[in-house]
Amino acid sequence: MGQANFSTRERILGVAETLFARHGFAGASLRQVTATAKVNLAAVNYHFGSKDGLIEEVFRRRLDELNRERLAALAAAVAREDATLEDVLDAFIRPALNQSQQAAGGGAFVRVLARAYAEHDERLRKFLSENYGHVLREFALVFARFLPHLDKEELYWRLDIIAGAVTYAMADFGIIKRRASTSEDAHRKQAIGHLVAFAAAGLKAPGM
Amino acid sequence: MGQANFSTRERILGVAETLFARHGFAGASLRQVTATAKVNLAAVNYHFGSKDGLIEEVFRRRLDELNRERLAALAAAVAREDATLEDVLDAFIRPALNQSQQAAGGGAFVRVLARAYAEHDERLRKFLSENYGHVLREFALVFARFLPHLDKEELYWRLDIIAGAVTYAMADFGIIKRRASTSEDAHRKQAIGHLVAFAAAGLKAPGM
DNA sequence: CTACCATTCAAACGATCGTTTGACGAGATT
DNA sequence: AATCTCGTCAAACGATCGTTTGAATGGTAG
Repeated sequence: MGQANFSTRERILGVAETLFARHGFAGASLRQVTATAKVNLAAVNYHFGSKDGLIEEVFRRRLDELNRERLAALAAAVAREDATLEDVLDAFIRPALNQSQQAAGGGAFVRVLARAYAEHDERLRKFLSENYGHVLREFALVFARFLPHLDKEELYWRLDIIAGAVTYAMADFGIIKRRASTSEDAHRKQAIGHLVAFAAAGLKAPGM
Repeated sequence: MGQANFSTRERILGVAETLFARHGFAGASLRQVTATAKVNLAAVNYHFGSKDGLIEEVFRRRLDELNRERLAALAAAVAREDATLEDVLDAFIRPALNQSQQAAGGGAFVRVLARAYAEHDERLRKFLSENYGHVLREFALVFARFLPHLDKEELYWRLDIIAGAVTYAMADFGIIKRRASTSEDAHRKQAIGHLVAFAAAGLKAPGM
């Protein structure tokens, strides 16, 4: 997995992210993780206390990064006086899809995220809502300015729909397969474009 | 889990669906399943051959049902001469959300579905595309009649986005929590309405 | 040089995993 | 009545799990 030059701690985190995504939290054993990372088995408990501690750290690292990028992109969009609804949507969508395809982590985290949702583990769910809710709320405030025809409830419904579509796209669940003639980068940009256009049309629809 | 009157086989399937959804395929042990179902541990291997056999059967049962309901609703919509785009979307979305909240299974299957996606297990993925792809293709044919302004690729991108939002909604991942004053039934109908309206607006948007 | 601290290591712990086995009994078949 | 089949059962199998232990290692400070 090509992490030979990093510290023990970082090698474990990188490999764990990949293997948790591929086999699940319960399905990926610490022996698999440590063997792949070429570190001693006991290193996980030494550096992270327990397997749960490792899971939480894998998680926090990527989510914090995504939150930072989204909020920065939002701030940049708002700062421009001619910002459009599409620009704000782009600030929400682009960092997510970028992170899902970047080399380090290789889209593993988003599958870990999807799995964490699926696990329905209350601890992880609470962690997510605490560390992600405020981002969604900031975006909602900005969206509300562009969409005065929607009341708060209607707006949140629609943002929820968008978050669903983006999460799904991040995890690469979709049926649309990239053609050999299209680079990963071009494919991602296509996905971003379609998502932004689709979401903008959905948001602009009249209230019910 | 109140399955006392069913056969051993059915009790195992019902309990397994719930526990797989709650703890994952690897996280839920056969000992948990058989103890909850009040059957002998060896019954799983007797009736399903292996744990993988049980997983596949849990899966096939619900997916077949969903496919049947969606295609029936599509046929009913197409049969009516005044059918709208929204009617077709409804045929795609309503069966999914209905199944996700019905008493038997209790929405467990959709989390099992989400997990199967996340597992990224090639066997399960192939199974899914083989047993679900034709449904999506049939819907695409009908959508294409309503949306002559979209070429095939653009249409599939948008259907993929819709499928993502619906899957997300099925799994009840969303941030929107049902209010105590709203019944589950009313909440589901609201979700269907919002999804249909949002998706219709997204589909009707001009091509890129 | 000595003492110290952080880190890594091989080895083992008990617990739990999926699966297999062979016995047992109730009904159906000959 | 004797035989066979199907489903269930308690018990055990070897494998693998997360975690713990105590010794070895190597760089740093006194």
